[in-house]
Amino acid sequence: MTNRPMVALEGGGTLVDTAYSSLRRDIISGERPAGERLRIEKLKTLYGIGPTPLREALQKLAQDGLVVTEGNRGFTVAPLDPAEFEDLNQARIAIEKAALTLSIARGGDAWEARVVAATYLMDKEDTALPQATDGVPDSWERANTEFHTALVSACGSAWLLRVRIGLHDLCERYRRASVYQRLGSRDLSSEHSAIATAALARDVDRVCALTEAHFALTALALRDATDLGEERIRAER
Amino acid sequence: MTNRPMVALEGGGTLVDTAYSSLRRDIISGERPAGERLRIEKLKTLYGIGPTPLREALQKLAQDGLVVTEGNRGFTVAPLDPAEFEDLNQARIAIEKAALTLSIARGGDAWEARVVAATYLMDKEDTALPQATDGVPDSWERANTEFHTALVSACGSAWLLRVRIGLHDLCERYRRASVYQRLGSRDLSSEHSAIATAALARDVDRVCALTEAHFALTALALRDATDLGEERIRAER
DNA sequence: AAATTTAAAAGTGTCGAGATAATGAAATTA
DNA sequence: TAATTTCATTATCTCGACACTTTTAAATTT
Repeated sequence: MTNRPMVALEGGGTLVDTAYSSLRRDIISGERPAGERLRIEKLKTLYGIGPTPLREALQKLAQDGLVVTEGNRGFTVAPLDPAEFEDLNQARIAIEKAALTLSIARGGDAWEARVVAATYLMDKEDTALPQATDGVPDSWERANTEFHTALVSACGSAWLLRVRIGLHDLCERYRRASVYQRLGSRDLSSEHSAIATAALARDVDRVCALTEAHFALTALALRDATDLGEERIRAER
Repeated sequence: MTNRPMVALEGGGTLVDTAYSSLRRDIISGERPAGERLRIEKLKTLYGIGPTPLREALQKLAQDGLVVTEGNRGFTVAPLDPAEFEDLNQARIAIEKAALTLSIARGGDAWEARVVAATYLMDKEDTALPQATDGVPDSWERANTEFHTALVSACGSAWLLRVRIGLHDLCERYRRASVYQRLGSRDLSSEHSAIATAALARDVDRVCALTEAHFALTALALRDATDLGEERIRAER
C-alpha cells in the first residue's frame, strides 16, 4: 500500500546490473566488436552510467571471458581467436552431452512434454526458415534456444546449466561474428526432430552423437568462413 | 634486454587482483565463513585496500558464486547449502568425466608420463596419510590436486579445465567447512592407483566409474557430517 | 501487541584529485 | 642510419569525500 520501489521498469536493480547486461548484450551481438578498447570515458557517455558501476560491470565480464583486462592497460573486448573457438566448442559439446545424459536419465512426464512442445515449435521455425529474407529471424533463435534448453532441463544440476549457458553465450559471439551463416544448406528440421525422437526414446548415445554432429556442423561452417571479423581494431583514439 | 616489467613478484598487478585472490583464498579456506557480511569499511582495514578495488573484486567473486550480492544489501559470503552441494557435485562429476574421456582419448606419451609421476607421488602421500597427526597435510593436498589434474590434462580444452577448476574450488569450500573429514577410513591408495591403472589402460568407462565413486564417497562423508558450519552469522555489528 | 511512522545505518553512485604505469616521441649513442 | 635511452604525454588505477537511495531498527501511535 505504501510506496513500493516501483519495480525496476527496465535494467533491473543497480546500475552495475544494467551496465553488465547492456555491455554483455552489445559484446555478444557484435555491436562492440572484438578487440575494441572499452574506455571508461567513452562508455560513460554511451551508456549514461558513471565510472564506478562501469568498472565493476567490466570486471564481471572479464570473469565471464567476454572482456580482457591486462595489467594497467584498461579493458578490451576479448579477441576472436579461431583456436579458442575450437577449444570453446569442445568444452561446450562435452558439457552438453553430460547434461543430456543426466537429463534423459532423469526426465519425467513434464520433461517429455516440454521437449515435445519445444520440438513442435522448432519444426515450425525450421520449415519457415528457408523463406526468411534477411538472416535468421529472432523467432527461430528463440525456438532453437528453447529446444536445446528443454532437452537438458531435467539434468538436475543448476550449476551444470549455468556453466552451459556461459559457454553457449561465448560461442554465440563467434557465431554472430561469422559473416557467412549458411544455415540454408542444412536440413535443420531433420536434425532437430532426430534428436528429439532419440531423446524421447531415451537413447542417450544416439542423442549425444546427433547433438555433437549438430554442433560440430555449425562450428565447421564457422571455421570455413575463414575470417570472423579480421578487421582488427587498432587505432582507436 | 631492456627493462622488462620486472614480473609481478607477489600481489600480481592491480589491487583488484590482490583483493580478489586474498578474498577468494579466505572464503574458500573458511576464514571468512559462509553468510558473513562483507562490509567495505571492514574489509578496507582488514586488507588495507581502498573501496574501489574491493568492490570490483567482490563483483568478480559474485560472478564465481563465492559471494552473493542482493539488491542494495551489500555483499555476503555465499551460504553453504547442502542442496547446492549436491547440485555442485553432480556438475563437477559430469565435467570431470567429460574431461577424463577426452584426455584418455587424446593423451600421448607425455600425458602418460605425467600420470605415472603423479600417481607415484600420490601413492607416497596416501600411504603416509594414516600417520598424519593433525588433519590432512598440505603435501597430500598438492599431490591429490596434481593427480587429478594430470589425468585430465590432455583433454584439449582450456575452457573445460577452467570450468573444472571453478567447480572444484566451489566444492573445496564445502569440504573445508566439514568438520569431520574421515579420510582415514578409506583406502585412498587403492582408489587412486585403480584410477591410474585404468587410465593408462585407456579404459574410459572404468576410469569414469571409479572417479565418480571416488568423488561420491567424499561427498557422502561430507553429507553425513550433518551440519557444515551451521553457526549462522547473524549479528555482525 | 500490532502497525505505522520516524530515525539511523548501510549501500550505491558521482566527482575530482593524485599516484603509478604504459605509450610514443625526441634525443643521444653506436 | 639503426638502436637504445630519456623524457613527456597519456591513460589507468586508486583514494577519499559527498549526495542520494534503500534497508534496517527504533519509537511512537493506535
